Amino acid sequence: MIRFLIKKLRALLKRQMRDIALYQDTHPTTPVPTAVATPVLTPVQEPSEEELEADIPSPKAIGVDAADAPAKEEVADSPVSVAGAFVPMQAFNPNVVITRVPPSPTGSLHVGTARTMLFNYLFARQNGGKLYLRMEDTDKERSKIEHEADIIEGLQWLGLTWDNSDTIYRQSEQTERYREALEYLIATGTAYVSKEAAEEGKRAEVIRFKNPNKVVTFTDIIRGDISFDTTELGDFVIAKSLDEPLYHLAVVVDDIDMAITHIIRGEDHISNTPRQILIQEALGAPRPQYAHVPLLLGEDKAKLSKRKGAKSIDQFKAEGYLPQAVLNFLALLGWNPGDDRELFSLEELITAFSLENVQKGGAVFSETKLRWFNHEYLKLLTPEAQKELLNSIKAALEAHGAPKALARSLTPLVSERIDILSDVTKLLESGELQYFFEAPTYDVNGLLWKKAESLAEMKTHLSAVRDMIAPLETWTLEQIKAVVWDYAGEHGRGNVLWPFRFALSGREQSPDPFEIAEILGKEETLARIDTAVARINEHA
RNA sequence: GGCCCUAUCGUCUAACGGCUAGGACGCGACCCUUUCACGGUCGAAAUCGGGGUUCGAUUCCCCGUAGGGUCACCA
Repeated sequence: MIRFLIKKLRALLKRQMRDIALYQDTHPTTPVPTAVATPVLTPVQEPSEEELEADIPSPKAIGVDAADAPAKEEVADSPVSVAGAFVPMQAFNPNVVITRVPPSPTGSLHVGTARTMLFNYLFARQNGGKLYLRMEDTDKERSKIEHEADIIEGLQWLGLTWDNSDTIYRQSEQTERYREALEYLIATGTAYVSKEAAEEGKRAEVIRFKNPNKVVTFTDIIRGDISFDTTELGDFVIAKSLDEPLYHLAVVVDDIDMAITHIIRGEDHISNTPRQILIQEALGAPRPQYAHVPLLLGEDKAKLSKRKGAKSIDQFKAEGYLPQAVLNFLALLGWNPGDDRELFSLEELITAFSLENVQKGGAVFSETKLRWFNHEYLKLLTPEAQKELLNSIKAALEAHGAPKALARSLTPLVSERIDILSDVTKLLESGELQYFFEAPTYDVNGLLWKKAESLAEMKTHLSAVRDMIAPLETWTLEQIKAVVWDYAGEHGRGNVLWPFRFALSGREQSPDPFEIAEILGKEETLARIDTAVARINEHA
């Protein structure tokens, strides 16, 4: 019993500690936010006055010439102590959160990249830090300048911002820096030029990293400690030549130069991490904190890829999804607020987000749920946005061949039946609304089907309805309803309204007859009733 | 195959050793209604298996199993 109580108490205490941690985590003013968030990591020392006041160079400064790099004395506090050290362009400060997102411009913005960007964005904003974007275009074959524009456009559409947006940071423009790093590594004996056996498509001479063959353990904020024996990596290639760096080298140098404190990226990079840590250590750089977020999966539960039909952000945009919906959906894929809320604005996400609540396992990307989010956000549209949406629907209707007046009156009806804008086209192409465009051909078996006791009875009601609505001068839904309603009540609404609706649409399912009649106009409505009556006569 | 990561309804997820395992999407039924759509109510639906630890495991540990990632002179 006593033991039980002690356990209970301990649990309570743990919970309190956690709440404190959570509180601090969500309050940017906390002096050491990240250290609190991840107590497992090496504790961060109290920042010195200088560190706190340290002038963080503007993002623009990152790309400046090596010649402008701060003199060695200026970074005396840096862990780099070796003579002739590799000096970072921007001093590392563990107390100022800096994250980054490095897309490679080999295609338009992938949903996975978008979500990684979102997590980085949320984390940086929440901690009052910075987020840098950089184009990883060291692969000259596959990188295309137009893809850069696509990616940037996609991010802007989502409403995500970054802190070095005045210029595009490209790895292809940092060759000087990579060369310096390579020269440093070679000079310190941690890399060497390797003569290779001549092989097709391969260089005879490459630069390899001298693997110290040790076990690398790093702490992942989401997963805890992860260890790798790097021996199996061998002396891996880090550059084709001094001026042709490869991914791992470039990433590490950039992360050092940008003074990145938190690397938040996809789980598929876990196995790249030890390699990068090795290079980092060889360059005498401090280790940033890592957080590997779960992958976005396709229906087959494998990594989402373009090859398997994964859509890019611009496709979702083209289909008429709202950016808020996409953002909200992406945020909840692999993260949860800890309670039952589901609808979040970007602002709300910034306060609610925490890496501790990020899931470990991959998440299947379900467009069905995305549609639901869009449906919800359609309801939350501001009056102006609502108007804009209706205009888009109208335009889509006109594009499908609807005359202006029809498009106008059909718009509200359509707006109630769609989750995304492109559903308008789908709806039209399905033929479901075809009776608005041309008179229906009646299937008399369909006429017999259902409520009406007999064709004769249907004919009677149709004629009666016709007589009631024919004299109408103002042709509105309300007016039509007003004159027919009592009669319908007397004879059974279904008995009257169903034939009425069928006469207008020729379909078993459609909006109610008043709505259709109003849109069709008086003349067409009467004509269709007449046709329907004639068809019944033929069959009598 | 080696190494690494992961495992709760079909899907996204809650649970921090203790309520009948909660919510959302989707699905079904019912209500609203002349049918459809909208809206509302209700319902079916899950702890991968086996061992431990414990008074008590979804939760902690081990072993299986399954899924995924990664093993380039791509990023």
